[in-house]
Amino acid sequence: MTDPKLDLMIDRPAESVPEMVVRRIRDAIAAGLLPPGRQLTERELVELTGVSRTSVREAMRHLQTLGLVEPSPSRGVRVARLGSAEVREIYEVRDALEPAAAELFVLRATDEEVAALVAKVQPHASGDERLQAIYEFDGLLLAGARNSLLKSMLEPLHTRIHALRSLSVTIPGRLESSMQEYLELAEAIAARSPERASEASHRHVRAAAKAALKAVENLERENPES
Amino acid sequence: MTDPKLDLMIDRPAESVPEMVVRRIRDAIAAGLLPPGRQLTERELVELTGVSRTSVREAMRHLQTLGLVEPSPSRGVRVARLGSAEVREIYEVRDALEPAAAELFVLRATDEEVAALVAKVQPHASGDERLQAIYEFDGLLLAGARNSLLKSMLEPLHTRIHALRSLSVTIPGRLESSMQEYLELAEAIAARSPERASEASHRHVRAAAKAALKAVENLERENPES
DNA sequence: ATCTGTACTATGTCAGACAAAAGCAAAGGA
DNA sequence: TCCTTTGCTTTTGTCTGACATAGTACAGAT
Repeated sequence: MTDPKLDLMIDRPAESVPEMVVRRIRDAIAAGLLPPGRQLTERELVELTGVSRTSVREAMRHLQTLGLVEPSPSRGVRVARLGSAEVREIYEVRDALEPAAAELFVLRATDEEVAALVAKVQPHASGDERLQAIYEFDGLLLAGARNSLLKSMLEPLHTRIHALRSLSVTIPGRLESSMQEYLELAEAIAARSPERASEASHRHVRAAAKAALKAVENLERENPES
Repeated sequence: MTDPKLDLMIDRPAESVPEMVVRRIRDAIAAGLLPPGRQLTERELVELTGVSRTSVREAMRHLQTLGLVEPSPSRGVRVARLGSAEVREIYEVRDALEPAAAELFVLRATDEEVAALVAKVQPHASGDERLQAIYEFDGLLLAGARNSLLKSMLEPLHTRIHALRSLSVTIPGRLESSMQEYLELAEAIAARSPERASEASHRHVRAAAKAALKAVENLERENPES
């Protein structure tokens, strides 16, 4: 028995250096600071991050497997561009995984987790708050599904389409119907119906795919791929 | 115009050194030469492969993201053990992705690809031939689904459960029912019915999951986790 | 038999070096 | 003037060596 008042625990750096680099670059990409197509040479990254080339290279490899950067022939890597082909593939996979996650959530989440999830779809003031609530909704869903593999596959997908998500909601009426879809999903989950939850999730992803595809096609029309 | 008789093309190594290491280690694990739980120190790998520690480390990181090896605290990495929890997670994901792949195959594959797929489920002589045919079936399915992301997510899963697959078919009657399931899937695909194909694939994965889970639980009973 | 200290081993990270490949720019010829 | 060719520079891929840190194992002491 240890003294409950005694807390001498040392919190050691939970992340390795390359992991920190991955996180920082990922966030920078998500925030739009590193736009799609941006070239990243190892030299530049070493200077930007202050870590050695070894660590930079390891981080780049990881970001590559996440699909956030892509090799640029003999120019290092560049921030991945999302073309309509990639968006199609991503949404096809998401359309397979996310309904499954919703179903597993219904089967396994505690009542508290269900309540927390439902709370996220209550009406919010600003658009930013709603987007934030949606991200938290997704996080709760993935946690309650009790499948770390599923989580590790879906999260990178969400990251990749992050930019597109904020873009899709600019399509008139998309944000409203999206919130409606989330509401229906939450209702199905609250009712503890795996089938209805799966169906609702499926409908939502399909609608989101349509909006995202339209958004990216608009982008491609304005800005033909180089 | 170059002289058509003149062929001086140099076929350069298509794979980088770390990629070769990944492939070799992966195959060794799949073949059972590196059994689950086997410790792998960097030093040993450097000696076994003849490449530098840098490349070995990069390969290990990649194998880690594939789930084939897992970090072993301050002992480097070890070949991943498949516990019932991991098997459950893997099959839940597979159950989400593979029916989707079957559906996409129906929608997109050429008639030739369908014919090639159907040919794989014709009766075969030995059990080994049947297993081989099944792997080729999966490869064709993934190719015809026209989704490289889906492919890159399902293939590592197949690799991870490879050992279990060969183990599951030792369960009496499993091989026969498995072949029956593949036959039904092939029929649904030949009929170009996305729904039936998805359903058939779903049934197959569920049955395989059950068999795999039973197999791994037998293993765990005989050989309690250390 | 248990505890303690020390040496060893393994990883994480860094710095530097070199070859190979690709792009770029300048020089030279039509 | 324009095209080709040549050489330089940049960048990646890989290797080597080095050091700090952390965990392990063994031997010696109590």
